[in-house]
Amino acid sequence: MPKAVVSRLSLYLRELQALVRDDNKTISSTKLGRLLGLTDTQVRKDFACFGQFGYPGIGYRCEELIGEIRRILGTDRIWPAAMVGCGNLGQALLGYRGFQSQGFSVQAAFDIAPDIVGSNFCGLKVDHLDSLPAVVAEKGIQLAILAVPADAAIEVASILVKSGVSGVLNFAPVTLNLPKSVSVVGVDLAMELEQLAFAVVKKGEK
Amino acid sequence: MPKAVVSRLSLYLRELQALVRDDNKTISSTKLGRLLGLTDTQVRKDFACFGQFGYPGIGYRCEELIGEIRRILGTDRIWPAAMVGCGNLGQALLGYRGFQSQGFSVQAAFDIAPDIVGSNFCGLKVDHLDSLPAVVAEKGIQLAILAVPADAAIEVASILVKSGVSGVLNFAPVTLNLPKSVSVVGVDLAMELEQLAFAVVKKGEK
DNA sequence: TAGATTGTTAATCGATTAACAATC
DNA sequence: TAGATTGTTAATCGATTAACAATC
Repeated sequence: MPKAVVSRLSLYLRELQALVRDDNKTISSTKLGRLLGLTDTQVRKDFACFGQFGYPGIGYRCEELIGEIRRILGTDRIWPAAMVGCGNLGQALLGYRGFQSQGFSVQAAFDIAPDIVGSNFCGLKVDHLDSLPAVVAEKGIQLAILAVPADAAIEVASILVKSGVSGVLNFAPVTLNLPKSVSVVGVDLAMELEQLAFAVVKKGEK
Repeated sequence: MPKAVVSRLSLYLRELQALVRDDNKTISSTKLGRLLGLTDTQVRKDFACFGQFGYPGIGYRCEELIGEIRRILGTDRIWPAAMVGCGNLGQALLGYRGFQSQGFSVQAAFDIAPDIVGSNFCGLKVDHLDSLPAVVAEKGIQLAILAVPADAAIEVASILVKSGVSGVLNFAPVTLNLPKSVSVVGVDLAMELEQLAFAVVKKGEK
């Protein structure tokens, strides 16, 4: 499965779910492409990577595609996850409903600040970071959302690795160099704004 | 400038800034590549896109590269920005220091909830959304950070467009189909977790 | 000089697009 | 049947990598 395709799979999934919410049963590659800014050919080629799902003359059945994409992404099951760092951002993310609906369940939260440890956010009690290894093992947590300050990120990440976590979603603006066995996806808000600034500048030049 | 290169520019910038903080004056393509998981050839090829900056036998001067990358991205100036939506996520983002340091200054914040409008976050008073067009014009705001609920995003985005904003950083999990004159960068936290889940599943299969 | 490292060419690899027969 | 749409081939385009002469 080409990695360019995988990165679009989540995009297709989100759009297909919106289509189903609006009571669409089927969608053509042309219409789906237009919604997402892709060509019809690209949509069909992407879907062809995992089988023949289309109905010539009709299009694709939304529900069928959704199921298939979730299976490929691995979100046809529930992933237990941990929120690591419950400051501003961590608290906001704990309140985000979108994780749950897409197959993720935040089942533990950690911090080290005395005024945060022990408090409750969205029905989840914040534990001390020291108890992370035990809780991760006990609850079978595989994914961690890392929302600690930049200067703590590398150290905390190594605790995550030692605890046996297999994936880290990193919100700290630092490069995490973890063992190959652990996957990392980084989200850097300043970097995203930079890309936006570039797009605006470029458009201005044209 | 190839767009694959642009997306790495922010990554180079962040790493170079970290190197400068650690008192490094120069860095070779091999070392920088190793830090970021890229090949030395790719690093050199990327930098070659915007001139000859390297010193054979020595490497690249960090400060010089930083200046050049900021100039290209357009972050050698300050971009006035607006936070649109000051719920959980918006408030957390207002508290984030990283924007400021990279060339972005959030100079206005908006919401519609009566208990939020008028309150203060990080020294910024939240205005009612109705006053957005006037404030955007007055302060010359070009970028908006959209942190409203999914079902409000499209409507609010169209207000942004009418107000003359040229770039939107969209945190709502919906596709924004805006005029070509407006740039959009989307950050969808559930999508990022899906990509992480896929990476973990794939690794497990190998 | 010897060692380190760049800039660049040519080769390879992967992704996108155009076109169209096959299908419903 | 006519119209809509898929799946797939071949062509094009863009990005990455290997190799190495040139430079400090």
